[in-house]
Amino acid sequence: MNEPTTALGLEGGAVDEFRKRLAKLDAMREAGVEPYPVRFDRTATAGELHERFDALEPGSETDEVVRVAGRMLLRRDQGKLVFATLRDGGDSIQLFVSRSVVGDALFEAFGELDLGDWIGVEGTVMTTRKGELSVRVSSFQLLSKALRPMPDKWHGLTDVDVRYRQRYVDLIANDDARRVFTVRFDAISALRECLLAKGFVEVETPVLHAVAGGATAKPFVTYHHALDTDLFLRVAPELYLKRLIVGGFDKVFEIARVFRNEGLSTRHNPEFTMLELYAALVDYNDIARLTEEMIADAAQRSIGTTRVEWDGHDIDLTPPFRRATMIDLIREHAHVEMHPSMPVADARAICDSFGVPWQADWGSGKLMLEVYEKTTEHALVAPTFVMDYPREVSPLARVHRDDPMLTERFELIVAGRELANAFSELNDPVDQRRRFEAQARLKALGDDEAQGVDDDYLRALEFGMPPCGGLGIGIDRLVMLLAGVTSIREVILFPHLRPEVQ
RNA sequence: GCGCCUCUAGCUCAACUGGUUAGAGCAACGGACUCUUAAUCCGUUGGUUCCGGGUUCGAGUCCCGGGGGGCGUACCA
Repeated sequence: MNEPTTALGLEGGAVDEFRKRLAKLDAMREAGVEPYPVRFDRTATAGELHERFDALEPGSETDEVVRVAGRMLLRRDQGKLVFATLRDGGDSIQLFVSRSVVGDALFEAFGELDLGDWIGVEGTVMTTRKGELSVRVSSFQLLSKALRPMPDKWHGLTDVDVRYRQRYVDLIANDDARRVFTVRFDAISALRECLLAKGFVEVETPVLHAVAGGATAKPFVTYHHALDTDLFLRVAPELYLKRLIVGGFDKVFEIARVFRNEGLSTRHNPEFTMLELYAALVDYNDIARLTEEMIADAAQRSIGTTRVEWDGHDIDLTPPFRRATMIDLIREHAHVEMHPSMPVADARAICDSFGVPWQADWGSGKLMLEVYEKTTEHALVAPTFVMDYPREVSPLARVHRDDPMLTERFELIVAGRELANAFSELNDPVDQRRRFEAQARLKALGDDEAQGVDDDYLRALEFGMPPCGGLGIGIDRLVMLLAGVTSIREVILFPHLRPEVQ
């Protein structure tokens, strides 16, 4: 008998089970049957059969010959009759296997199958006396042998460590895991199609950056041997996308995996997905309208409604969302008047009164943001566009047309969490250079999240970038909201975990 | 990073204040059964109690160290 060569993580009884199943493989091959055949002609999926035949009366027989394939997850043995549940995609179909129909040899072979095996069957469509749609099997073949036992057929797999590390098993055992990812895929498709329909083009920009810019975040560093230089994994695609606006693509977007070398939590994974888009000739008010339309559309097309319940809150994603300035919202929730132009001493006093720690080099704009985050952001449950951020904390946003201390920037807050960030883009290369240099000074003072000066980006702006609105949406957080889950690991197929130890 | 919690059979869970040989359901194996739905019924196998030390006559249980995971918190999206 072959020894298991890949018995990773198997112990005790599981090794015996593994060996038993390997022995079945050997026996099949000796009998001239290939346990991993190369293909199977399927004529129907379980879902299609339900669509076509769910109206059949109990006890019906048809002449409809079908070939279905899937993973056998349950078996109910009645002696000379066996019922089995075949799982195919997200659907199931029952198999009706009668000794008198398939003959003794095939019937015995069916008994040799293990739960978890992939099989292909041919048979006719029928319903049982109790009305369960089934395939009356006339023949079957093994399509792939499962060497490892499936999780508990009733309780499934609940150990979150195993669920995340072995997502394939999670997807087999837990319907809800499949549901959550279906929401994710549908939402992303909806966002993409919505943008394509509006004339946006989907682009791909570099993941390896010489200068990590476009967001204040700590990057991952890697090393290019041939070039003998450090490179950074991108923290945002922003600066490349705006180069494309300079180049004359009027409307671009990218669904971008970005990487930030920061802590892990139920809201943070080291790599996550952002949708960023830029459109020439529009401002942040246009972008706000686009944002609420896109999010409502994604909700409608992924979960069929714009009303969601999340973490105990009822949230209505039906546009239009509330729009309010940060200054007004601070007044509303903290009952204080703040403005980036106020004396720093006054702003510090307000921070002190709310127990917000501050640093000596922060101006009133940064202090105002801190007060907002402490007192207001978490209270914004219904979707809210928080408008007009201080210039001091917005190095890439255009100065507000009516107030030189503010920028034309909004964040969309839902359930107290940031879902999107957008602004009328800064396209004045002289101003942009000054703001980069301010960031570079912070970096030199030890702020490892500050951005460096990106000279090539400045050069691009010097060729002239048209007026432009830009948006970033945190896809993982949007999906959490839509799927009703509170951990980001539930919406990332393979979330980052420490390496598995043996 | 820090704090709290957690880890028992392949899976889901038991095991009073430390006390015989660590149990049950599912899965697996053997048997019965031609309309089941987590099929049922009878029987059997399966354990490095995460790892390493320690205390004790005796440790799954208590202590120390290490590892994995969860939650909270900090940084952040």
